[in-house]
Amino acid sequence: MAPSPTGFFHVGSARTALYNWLFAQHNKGKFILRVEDTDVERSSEDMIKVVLEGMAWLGMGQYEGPYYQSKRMDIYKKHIEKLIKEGKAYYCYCNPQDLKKERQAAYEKKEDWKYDRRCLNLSKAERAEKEKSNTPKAVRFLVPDHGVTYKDIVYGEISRDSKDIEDFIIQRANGTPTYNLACVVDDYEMEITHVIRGADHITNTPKQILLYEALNLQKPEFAHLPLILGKDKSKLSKRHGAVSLREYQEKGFLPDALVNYLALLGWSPGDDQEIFIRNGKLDKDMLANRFMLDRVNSANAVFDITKLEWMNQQYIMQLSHPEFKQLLKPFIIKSGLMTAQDIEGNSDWIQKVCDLMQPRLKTLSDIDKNGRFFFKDDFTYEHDTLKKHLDKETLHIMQKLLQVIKEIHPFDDAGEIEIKLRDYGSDNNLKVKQWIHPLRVYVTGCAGGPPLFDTLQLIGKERCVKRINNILKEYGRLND
RNA sequence: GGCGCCAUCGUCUAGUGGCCUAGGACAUCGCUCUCUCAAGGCGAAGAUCACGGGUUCAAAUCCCGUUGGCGCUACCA
Repeated sequence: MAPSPTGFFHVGSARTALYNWLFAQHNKGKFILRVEDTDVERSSEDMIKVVLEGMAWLGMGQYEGPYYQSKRMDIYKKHIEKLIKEGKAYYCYCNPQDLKKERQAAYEKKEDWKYDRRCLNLSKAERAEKEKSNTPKAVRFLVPDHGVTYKDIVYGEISRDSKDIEDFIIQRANGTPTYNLACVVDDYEMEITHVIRGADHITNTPKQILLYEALNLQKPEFAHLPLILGKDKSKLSKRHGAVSLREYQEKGFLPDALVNYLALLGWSPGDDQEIFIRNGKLDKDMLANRFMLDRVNSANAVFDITKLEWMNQQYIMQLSHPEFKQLLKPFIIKSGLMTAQDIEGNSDWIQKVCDLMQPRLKTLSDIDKNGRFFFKDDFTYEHDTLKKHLDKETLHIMQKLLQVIKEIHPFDDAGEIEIKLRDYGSDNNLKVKQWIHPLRVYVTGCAGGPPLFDTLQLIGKERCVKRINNILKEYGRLND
């Protein structure tokens, strides 16, 4: 796992971690977390913290490690020196900026460009001079001239000609090893049996295999995972919207739902099972039991937020009522619906509101959009819906209904409220839809929502009366 | 440009030579339930299996080519 220099935990990385985790569980193997922070400038404690927190949130908090590559520099150095001694790697004194220019120039002319081994072919005198002037030197791997073929668990046979691999850098001028070298050494030292990572690493793999061979180390198996794409089919990135785990957390996605969704993005069990819930929760063991690397698809997959939302709702509905309330609380507070203290003081009321809203939310943060009228008076009325219920007759009916509501006390039993209102309706030969829809709109601003009488009861008589009155006052006269 | 990988409904996928007049899920649209919404149930629509050639009695499935998409092409990982 690499710390993200952009400071967030990408859902793609999360899926890679998840597949590694599932694979380890399935095979009763060890799941090791290794932080690939060889590039000091691009790593920091904060970035690593984000990754660790993300892992914990997704329920993959138990792992061996983390091990930090930045703390294992001497190990890599040993291997690099060995390669140099054996003539399998060489010093390169070239200036990176110059090389970059050359490369760019070639690219603009639509030509292929590869490092031309000029430093390998330096004469003794030239070399001595570079050394004398203290020119910074990196170490390049001398790519042998046989090609590489390996069998990828998901992609099958992949091969690459040696002429298409340049003598890549294995140690920077500042003395730190690069990723390709460090991960090879570590995968061997840590006895990694399976390397499972994104398909964007496919072209690195032949380089690494060459390194294993040059170092005479046992190779692991490789499995590359299809990329997660945005709507426009390019690699999922920030410009597609939310890509960081934290954003999903803040939107109110449940980790279980995200894990379930991610598991299915590129993998399928082979039958029609899509939801891995047992006893109201994601059953990771069941998932892991069914998980097989060779059932991973090789085609890239578009991230579909709509399906994630559906899945999230499935998981929300499975939560026990107290659990749901507990999870929803922070979102109620964050949306300014209620303060933490108010929630404490109105525990029963909150629980009832939660019960009503639970099956109606795709994400936890939807409480603000869908349930604001329970908490606040500043909710917005659906303009077109309200307009439908402002004719003279309806206003008249509502005027009468308002009186009925005023006379209901106590106002603490939804069933009682329902009986009183229905009685009034039938006594006056009103059709149910003549008064029930307008009543809902006047009080909640919405055409749809939780059962009306429960809603009225929870909003309370005083607020119901006030809201109906406001509508009557505002529109009553205009329609006379 | 070079190299690599990929290609089944809008999206995620099942399919590994005959069970495929291609199955499921999300989304969409109906109907049903209901005070409404959500959920649920039922149903519809949606894929000439990218295209063109082979191989075979038989191809979504194997082979070749074309096209398209994506990835890599760093002293990032």
